[in-house]
Amino acid sequence: MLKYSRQRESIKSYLDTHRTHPTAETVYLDIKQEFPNISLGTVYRNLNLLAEMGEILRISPGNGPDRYDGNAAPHYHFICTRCGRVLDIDLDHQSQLDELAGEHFDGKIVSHITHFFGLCPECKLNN
Amino acid sequence: MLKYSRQRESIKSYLDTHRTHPTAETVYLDIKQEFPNISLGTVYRNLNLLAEMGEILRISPGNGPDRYDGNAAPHYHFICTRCGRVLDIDLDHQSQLDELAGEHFDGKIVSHITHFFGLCPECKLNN
DNA sequence: ATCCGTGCAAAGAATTTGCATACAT
DNA sequence: ATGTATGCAAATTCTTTGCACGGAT
Repeated sequence: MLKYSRQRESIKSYLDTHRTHPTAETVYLDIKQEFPNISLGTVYRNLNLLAEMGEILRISPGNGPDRYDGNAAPHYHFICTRCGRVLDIDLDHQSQLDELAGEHFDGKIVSHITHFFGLCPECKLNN
Repeated sequence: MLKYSRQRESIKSYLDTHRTHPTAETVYLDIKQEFPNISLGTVYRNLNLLAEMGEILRISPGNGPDRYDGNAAPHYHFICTRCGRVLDIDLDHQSQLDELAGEHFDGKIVSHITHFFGLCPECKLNN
């Protein structure tokens, strides 16, 4: 049975109010203000728990540490190839892609993720 | 200047003939038959080189080690959530998604990747 | 002759885990 | 009281890197 913990609560609430797609390390350092004794292991354990429960999203940028997103609804992300920033993309989730992909595929397709790459607004300016 | 190396040649040719999206470790172990002294570091170095040159693709499944693909043309992959297998998806690259994603985005979108998830044909049967 | 690539081993980055204790039920 | 969650540190996994030597140009 899953028991309540203030740490997990705080991590969830941190992700709900910070839509910066932080790393576990960032969550850890920021939450440390409130829980000076919290450990990085606890942060990882709870991020994993929350992701498994479907309450948050894990984003693997393919480079560097994973990012976490308090918005668990399927949506797309942009990853800046210059600064690494992760941003939400305002584009409807293309669920029809799952059917399209399944047309010539013998397995069962359940979902997909899409990462867009390029320059974030800031890096585009300072180019 | 880039110099020829038998090791790099062998790695490239391995990926061209094995469309299994192997990990660096798998490439290493298999190529060891031909080059008993090759080191894992050399395999990583050359995989990175080839990927930077655009001759191969690196696939980050988001779980476990990266996979490599001798087919460098943009295409989509399926990742089995049960066995981890990585398979090609027979679906045209949806380059229009880059424009769609860019419509409400102030940065510059250059490319995207999409990973499909679900059960591979084999795992679907042994379910 | 020059200098890039290799093998080896050690280092590094990110994440997980074992264990004793603290806390929620 | 029972058992899950935590903090801490060590361990694990994957990848990169420094260095001396070998090989390509």
